[in-house]
Amino acid sequence: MNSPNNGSRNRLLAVLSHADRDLLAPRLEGIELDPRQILEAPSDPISHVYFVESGLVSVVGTTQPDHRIEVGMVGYEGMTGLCIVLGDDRSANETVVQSAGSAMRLPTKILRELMEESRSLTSTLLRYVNVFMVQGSQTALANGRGRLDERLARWLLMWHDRVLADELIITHEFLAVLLGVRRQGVTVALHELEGKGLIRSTRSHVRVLDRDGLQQAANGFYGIPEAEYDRSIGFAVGRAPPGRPSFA
Amino acid sequence: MNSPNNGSRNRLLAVLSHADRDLLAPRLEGIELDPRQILEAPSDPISHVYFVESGLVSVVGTTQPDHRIEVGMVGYEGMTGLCIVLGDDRSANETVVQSAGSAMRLPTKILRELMEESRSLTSTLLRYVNVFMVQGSQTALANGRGRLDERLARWLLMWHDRVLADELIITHEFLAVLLGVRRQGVTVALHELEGKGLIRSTRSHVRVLDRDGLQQAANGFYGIPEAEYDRSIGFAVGRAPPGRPSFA
DNA sequence: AGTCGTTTGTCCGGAAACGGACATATCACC
DNA sequence: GGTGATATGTCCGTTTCCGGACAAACGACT
Repeated sequence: MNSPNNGSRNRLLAVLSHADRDLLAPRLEGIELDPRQILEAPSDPISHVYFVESGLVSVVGTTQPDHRIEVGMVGYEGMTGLCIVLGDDRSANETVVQSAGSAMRLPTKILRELMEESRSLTSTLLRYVNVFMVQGSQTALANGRGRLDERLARWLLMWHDRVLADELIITHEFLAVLLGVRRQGVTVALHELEGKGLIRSTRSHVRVLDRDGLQQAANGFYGIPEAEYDRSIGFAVGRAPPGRPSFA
Repeated sequence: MNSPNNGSRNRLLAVLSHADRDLLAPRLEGIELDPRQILEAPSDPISHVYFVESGLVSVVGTTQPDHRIEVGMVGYEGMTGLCIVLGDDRSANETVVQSAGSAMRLPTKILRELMEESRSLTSTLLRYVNVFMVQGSQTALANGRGRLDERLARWLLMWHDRVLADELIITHEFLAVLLGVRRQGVTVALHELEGKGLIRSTRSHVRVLDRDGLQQAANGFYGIPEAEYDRSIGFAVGRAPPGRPSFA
C-alpha cells in the first residue's frame, strides 16, 4: 500500500509495492496505441489488459448498431480489461483507442495468475474497478440529466485530466459519437464554451484555456470519480496543479 | 461453482457452494426492507451488505441536490454494498429501498473476513460486480440515447425481472425521479404503453401484461445485463418463464 | 495553383421533453 | 359521507435537441 513511485508512467503501476512491481515487470510488454485501434470487442475473448501510459482509451457501450455511447474513459491513471479483473473473459462493451499513446500490456492469463499470487495487487486493481464504477454512474447521471453543453464541459475536463496536455485532437464528429448527440450540436456547444473564453476550438483541435470556468460550465457534473480516485487509490506521484485532481 | 440450490431465496447465495454457504449462514441476519429505507448514504461508512430476497432496491447517483437518477437496480438476484466487495468502505451513491421486501444482511467486516477465507465466494461476488457494471453501462447508454417511452419500457422489464410479481407498486412521481424525467412525461408514456396493451396502469400500480411487447417497445435497450447474469453467474434454480431471463 | 476529401458553420422545420399551472380522481381517515 | 392529502390527467408556451441539407473553410497532395 506504500507508493514507492517506481518510475512507471501508469498511475496504477506506480502505486504498487516494490514486490508487486517486481512480479509484474517481467511480464509487461510496452506497446503503442494507435487511434481507432480496438482493444476489446464486445463478446470477444480478451487477450491482454492494458495499463495506459499516455493517450486515451474509451469504453463504448453498444446494443443495436445505432445505439452507441461512451460509458467510460481510461487514461494513464487506469487500465482496460476490468472484466478480467472481475473474473470474466470478455466484455459487453467495446474498448477503443481515442487518442494515440502507449501502454504496458499483460496477457489475460498472466494477470489472473499474478492476482492469485498477490493479494495487494488484487486489492489495488479492485479499488480501481470501484472508481471506474463511480465514473460509470456519473456518466449515466450526466447523460440523463445534463444539457449538451454541460456534458461537453464535463467530457473536456475528464479528458484534460487523463492526457497530460492542454491540446486535444478530436473532430466534432467523433465527440458527437462519444456524447451520443448530433455533430452539429457539438459544433454549437463548442462555440458556446469558446465564447465564454473557456476553450479555443480549431479544426480537429480543442485547447483548454480555463479549467475553473469549465468546471463551472459543467454545472456539478464533473469531479466525483476523480475525487474518489485520489481518495481510494492514493495521491499523486508529485505534481498536482491546483484545481486539477491530483492524479493529473 | 456448483449450484446446490441450498434453499436461499437470494440467487447469489443460492449459487454458492455448500462450504461457502456454511461459512455465511451463521452470520447472516434476516431483515425486512421498508420502502424508502436508506441502506447506504453517499460518503457514509456502510455497516452491512444486503442480499436481497424480495422487494427491490435502487442505487441512485447524485451530485448537486437536484441532480438525481437511478444508476442501478438490485432484486433477489443481487446484493448491495459492492464497494465493500471491492475494498472501499463507502459508496458515492445512495442505495434506497424502492419496494418492500426482505433481505439477508451481513456486517461489512464479516464479509471482508469471509472473502479473505474463501476464494470461491470472492469469485462469485466479483462476477456479480461485473454484471452490475454492465447494467450501469447500459443505463448510461439508455439515458443518453433512448426516448422516454423506451427507457420506461426498459425499466418496467428490469423491475419485472427482479420482483416475482406482475403487479408493481409505484407512483409516477417516483418513477420520474428514477428515470430522471418529469412526472407528467411518465404519465403520458405510461398511457402510451397502456394504449398498446402492454401494461395496465392504475393509481400507484402498474401491471405487466405483455412482456414481449414491452421488449419491443424498449427498442433494444433491454436485455444485455440480464443475459450477462445468466451467462456469468449461472442459470436458474428451476423456473424460467419463456421470454424472461432465467434468473427471474 | 488547383483538386479533392474532410471538417466545420449555419440554415431550416419538427419532435421530444421541460417547467409551470390547474382540474380531476382516488384513497385513507375521521 | 365528508374531508384532506396524495396521485393523476391535461392543458399551455418554451427550450433543447434532432434530422436533413448545403455552403464554406481547411489541409493534404499533385
